[in-house]
Amino acid sequence: MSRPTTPRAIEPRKAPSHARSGATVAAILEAAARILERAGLNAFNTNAVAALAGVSVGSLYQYFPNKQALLAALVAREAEDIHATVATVADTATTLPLAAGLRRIVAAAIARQTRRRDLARILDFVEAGLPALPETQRAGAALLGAVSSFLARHAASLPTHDIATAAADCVLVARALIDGATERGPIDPTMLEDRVVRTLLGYLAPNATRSSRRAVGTL
Amino acid sequence: MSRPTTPRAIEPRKAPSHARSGATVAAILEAAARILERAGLNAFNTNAVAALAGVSVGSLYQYFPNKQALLAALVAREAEDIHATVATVADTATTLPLAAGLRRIVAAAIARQTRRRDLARILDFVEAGLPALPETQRAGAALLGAVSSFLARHAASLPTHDIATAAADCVLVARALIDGATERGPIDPTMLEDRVVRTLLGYLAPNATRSSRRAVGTL
DNA sequence: ACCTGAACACCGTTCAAGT
DNA sequence: ACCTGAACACCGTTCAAGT
Repeated sequence: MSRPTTPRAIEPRKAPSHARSGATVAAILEAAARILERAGLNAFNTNAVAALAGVSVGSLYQYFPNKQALLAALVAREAEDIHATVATVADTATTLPLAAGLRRIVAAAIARQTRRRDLARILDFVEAGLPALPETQRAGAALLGAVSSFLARHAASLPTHDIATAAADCVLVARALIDGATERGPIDPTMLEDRVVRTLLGYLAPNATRSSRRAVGTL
Repeated sequence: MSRPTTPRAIEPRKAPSHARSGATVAAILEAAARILERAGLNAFNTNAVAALAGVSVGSLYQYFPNKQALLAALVAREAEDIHATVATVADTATTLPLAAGLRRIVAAAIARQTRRRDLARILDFVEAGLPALPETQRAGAALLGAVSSFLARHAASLPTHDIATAAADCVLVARALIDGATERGPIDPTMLEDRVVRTLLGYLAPNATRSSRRAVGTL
């Protein structure tokens, strides 16, 4: 885990073009996920991953140039999955009022984070310390896009016209609250949902008290 | 860096009781901080730290049982510093209106995070993957306490009576926004201040739109 | 083409020996 | 009491040899 100082090659070494190597890559990724959630980042080493996947280390290094690249691939898989989930829900939510739509999206995000809870948490952590793979960046941008178009639907009732910034802030804030809550142990999804939605609505609410607004403006 | 699976002794091995060993510990900690900010977590190894501190590895291990404990001690130092800063500011802010007080506190937090920017960011990251030292926990609790008492001053205009939760959420949200912003490169402190304060005020605002509230309540 | 695993290098940690 | 640094163990990564 690290903020890379010397940027390193992190791209997968090759796309698995044949069925055999495709299966190998899938086996390696799933073994990596299992070790992460079962034993944590400390016990995550390439020898253990290769052993659990039933291949040799050399074989692992044929597809992933180093340990970071393997972790990055897991992060990318997760990011794409999250994007797909949220995009679908955001799509079905466009016709709902702001609060109801937000609630659906937040619920989906919480469900996603709760499913393979330990894995999701570790991957969130890993992601923060790794240069992003193109796939991850694309999935992140697409997620922002999905949230943006949802918010754009309600632009009239929002106090800002900078939908992109609002979407980015919403995602940051929601992630912080959800990660923060799940880190403290098992959670009540509905209560967490309430808290997150309330925070986002607060952020998006057009009418903070006049005195507060004025005070902010003039400080 | 890791979420510990087998909890490890992380306490400093001994309190530096004499002037000489106190100086050694201080030298080690400062060397560790310099390596972190100059070369990142990747290049952070105990041999390099000992060399830069001008002591032998063995000497380092006399005071810190392992690498994690050394990192944890740095995190604790930072947490105590942040608490002291925020507590002081929160204290002078109690007589101000909500928005103005929040702005002062947020400004202090941003200044703190900007000072040794790389170090602060890395330590935030490290903290997320480490069991907290008692000092860190105490500093965290004290920071929450300081924010809580500030908020309590304005309890009348807040929509919740759960000040503790509100304070925790505010800290989480502020950290997420500040860290998120600083990670994207140098920032305009005033603009960031605006964004964070606006978000917190939104969260704390007593009057979200009626329709939003109702929708949330009935979903 | 893809796989194997012994070998090498690097770094965390220890411990016998020094002052 | 505190320090030293060679030595050991573990794990990331490579590469010559196999199929």
